[in-house]
Amino acid sequence: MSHDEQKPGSADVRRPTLAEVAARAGVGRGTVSRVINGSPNVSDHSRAAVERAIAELGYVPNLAARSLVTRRTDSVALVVPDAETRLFSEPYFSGIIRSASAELADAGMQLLLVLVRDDEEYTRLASYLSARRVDGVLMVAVHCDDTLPDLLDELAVPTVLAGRRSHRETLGHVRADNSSGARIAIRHLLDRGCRTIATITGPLGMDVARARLDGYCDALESSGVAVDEALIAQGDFTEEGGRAAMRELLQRRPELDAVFAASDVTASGAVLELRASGRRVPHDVAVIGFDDSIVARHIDPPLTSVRQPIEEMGRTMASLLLDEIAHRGKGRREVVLPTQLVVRESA
Amino acid sequence: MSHDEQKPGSADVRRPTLAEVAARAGVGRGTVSRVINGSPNVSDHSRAAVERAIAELGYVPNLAARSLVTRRTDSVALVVPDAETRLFSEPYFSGIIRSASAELADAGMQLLLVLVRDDEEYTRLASYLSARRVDGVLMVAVHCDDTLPDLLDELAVPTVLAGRRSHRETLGHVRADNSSGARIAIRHLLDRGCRTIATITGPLGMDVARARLDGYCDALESSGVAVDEALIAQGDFTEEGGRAAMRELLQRRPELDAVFAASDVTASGAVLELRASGRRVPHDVAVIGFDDSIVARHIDPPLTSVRQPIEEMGRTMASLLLDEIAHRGKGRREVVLPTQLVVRESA
DNA sequence: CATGCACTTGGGAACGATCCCACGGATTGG
DNA sequence: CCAATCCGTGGGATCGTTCCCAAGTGCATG
Repeated sequence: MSHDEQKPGSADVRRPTLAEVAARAGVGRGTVSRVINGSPNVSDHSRAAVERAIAELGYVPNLAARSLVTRRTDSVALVVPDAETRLFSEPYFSGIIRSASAELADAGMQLLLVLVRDDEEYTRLASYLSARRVDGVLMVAVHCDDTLPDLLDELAVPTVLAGRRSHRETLGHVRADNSSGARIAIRHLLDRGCRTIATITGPLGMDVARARLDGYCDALESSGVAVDEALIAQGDFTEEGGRAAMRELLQRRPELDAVFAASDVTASGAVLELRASGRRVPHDVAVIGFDDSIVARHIDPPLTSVRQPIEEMGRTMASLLLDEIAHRGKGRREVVLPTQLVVRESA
Repeated sequence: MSHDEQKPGSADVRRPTLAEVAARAGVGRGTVSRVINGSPNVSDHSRAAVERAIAELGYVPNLAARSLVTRRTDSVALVVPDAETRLFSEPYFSGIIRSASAELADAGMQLLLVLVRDDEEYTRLASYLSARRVDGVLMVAVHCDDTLPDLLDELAVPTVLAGRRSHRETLGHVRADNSSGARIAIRHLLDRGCRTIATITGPLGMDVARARLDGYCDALESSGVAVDEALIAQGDFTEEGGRAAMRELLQRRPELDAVFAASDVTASGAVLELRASGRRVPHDVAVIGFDDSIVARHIDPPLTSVRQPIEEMGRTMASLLLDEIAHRGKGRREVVLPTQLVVRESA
């Protein structure tokens, strides 16, 4: 930009440097550095002097200088495809952010939020991350055909995903036990006496959708109920998709008495369609959603839904990542966390 | 931490430096730097050579080194009180993040997400920000008694708020025209023939709540309707608060035929209470909310609500901040953006 | 009493950019 | 034709840390 005129107006308080702290404390720079970084090899006397000097001067280390020599940045990126910002509207996302952020803050790390809009930006991001501007990466809403994770893997950038791209995921990740959640939901419906249970899936290219469908099939089979293809319709996690799928199901099997939707939004579409067809929920048809999202509590009737332990997922993601950063290659695990049925009025 | 054992496992690809680019291009370091920073004083020949070298080596500047000498960080913090993460669940927040993030990314800035949990962390944040680790700060959900903005002001850290703390806000900020939004809502109700219009406010310590109440009063008065104190109940932006306020209003003025709530969540509480009292919405009582939040679309009946131009607010916040960073003290403006009524079934 | 070891300590040498000064060559004007 | 100006250029100094080596100190040991 321009190269003058930033003098007026700005107070421009120069921050004290480590050398100034050293001078004030009457020790060398090395000693101050050791105190700051918690090295044990400092005499109590020196340490006290340094700590006093730091307090008096209000010294705060310059991260850029530190980063330059340590080659660490003490920051991690949270990468979110912008297309998925509907996620923002979900407790899912805010929960992950909150808990991951807390965990990272406790470790003295900062969180860089990166929204990726299009492919061009994707390229920019890739070069950005490959330049090691962050110590690690958290990714949410990864698609199965997403190549960034593999790129990060090649570049040996510690990475943890929320959810996996497929059942052959190679990267560290944390996910909820989706199939078990679906099983619980179906079993709940069976216990209530439902016998013709349909399901509206998510896009089957996504692992979550697939896993929830698997759970649905499992639960039915292990209860001796044959899986009927006609009771399975594919949705896309949207409300409109839910309505369309529900319409189709009602055409194929008008006698169905329960629907398990792979997401709450889908379920809310299904409820609308059921009502439009003159059916009452849950009296005629019981409905269960997934995610325990904000709409679950607000639609009529309040939706029974499968909840993921979101806070724990965020925390776990952060701590897996910190682990991976601290001991490269040693960690890289997958963690599966249990789900839970939240019973409300729709089933 | 430990000082050995990071050799095995990590590929540790060393990134090329500016000096290497210079060597390869057969020019001096200064020239490379000039090319990267877009200085006009470079011959076409040199520029081409440098650009080729950069491409061949895959050079990406080291931010820490740059930051060390320029004293810029090219990053801004988005500060969010953790208590307000309910905000996350709102299009409001995700919209602000999206648009601000896009605007910042275009300017080559990165976005640091900072969730502030408690006072202890608040202190940490203050010293953090005072150490100039970011070039500027965006704040959402500032409370009227929030002291961080003043601190930032003192430290001469460029700051832009979403919404103001009071009508005497000294810092740069962007806000929706809340009172005008309320006026539009009330006028809509009057046009529909409503005559006894109640309102459920937010906490009147907050400027948004106050402004929306002002708009309510204005609109009535300018239509020749006297403002009746008994038709005003204070809520707290929660659903439960909305229910309680509605209960009170029904007791005081059972004949009311419309309610303007200062938030959609409040409105949804009001709707529940109205229904519990045997009234139908909108037939017996019309309801209008504020924010056009996600619940507005999902409650029954879908809620007429006042929408803020969220994307534009985020963009504007970012560009105000960039302005302020570029020319300290020159900018610091307030921008008020228009609101709009989204008519659905509740009114 | 000399030697060895453990523990502290100070300060030089990076890290990788930008800034800025000084220099050479081309252009212009008197 | 010389001086003044302008433009493009190279590279030294600098930013504020950490790393690491050498040196000093104190204590136990042979």
